[in-house]
Amino acid sequence: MTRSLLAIEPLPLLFYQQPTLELAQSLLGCLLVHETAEGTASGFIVETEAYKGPFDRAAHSFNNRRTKRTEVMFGRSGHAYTHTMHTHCLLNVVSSDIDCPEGVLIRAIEPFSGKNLMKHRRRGMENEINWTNGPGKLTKALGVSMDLYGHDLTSPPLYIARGFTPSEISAGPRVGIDNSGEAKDYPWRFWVANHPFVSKFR
DNA sequence: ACGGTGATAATCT
DNA sequence: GATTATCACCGTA
Repeated sequence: MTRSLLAIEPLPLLFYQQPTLELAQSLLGCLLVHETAEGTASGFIVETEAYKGPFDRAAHSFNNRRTKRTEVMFGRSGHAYTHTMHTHCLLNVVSSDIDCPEGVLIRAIEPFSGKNLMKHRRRGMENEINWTNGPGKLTKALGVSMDLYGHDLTSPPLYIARGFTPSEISAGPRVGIDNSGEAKDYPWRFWVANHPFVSKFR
């Protein structure tokens, strides 16, 4: 068998135990993998957004609002926080310490393996670009849904593995939050510079 | 650029 | 039970 260069295995818990803003950048280039009965699909993370609950008006967990939905963000880092928005499901990685509700939203990935499966799940979309260049799109392409709420990302069927190292990382204001307050201007959106699969600006 | 779509859960009354 | 809030997508202009 070929050796570790091609080995795809979950990153350890240690990886998730870094400050949210750093984790958001560390996730860029990593491989997001989902194994299902239909097959395995994966893609490189190319765009993320950090959400720092207690201080971040844009976050669901702002001011430590603790509910059934945000509960998982108060737990250990490295778990999945899935959230339904209209007909779409969004995927976040829980970060920071217990009782500190912070997370990183996965906004876009570049398809890597299981492309036929993704194409099938995204049937109707001709352009490969449109399979995964948005937070609700990539979850559909990977088959991620609410039943993964609270899943431990260091183990299958959903996990994050080492990928490539981005040559350059860009940062800027986040998207889709018209909340008042200064939070909307924080440059907490990160993406791989000049990458075609990054979701569009508005 | 614009509008229709529509799932879940918190917070009223 | 009704209202409100939420980290979008997609087809049609």
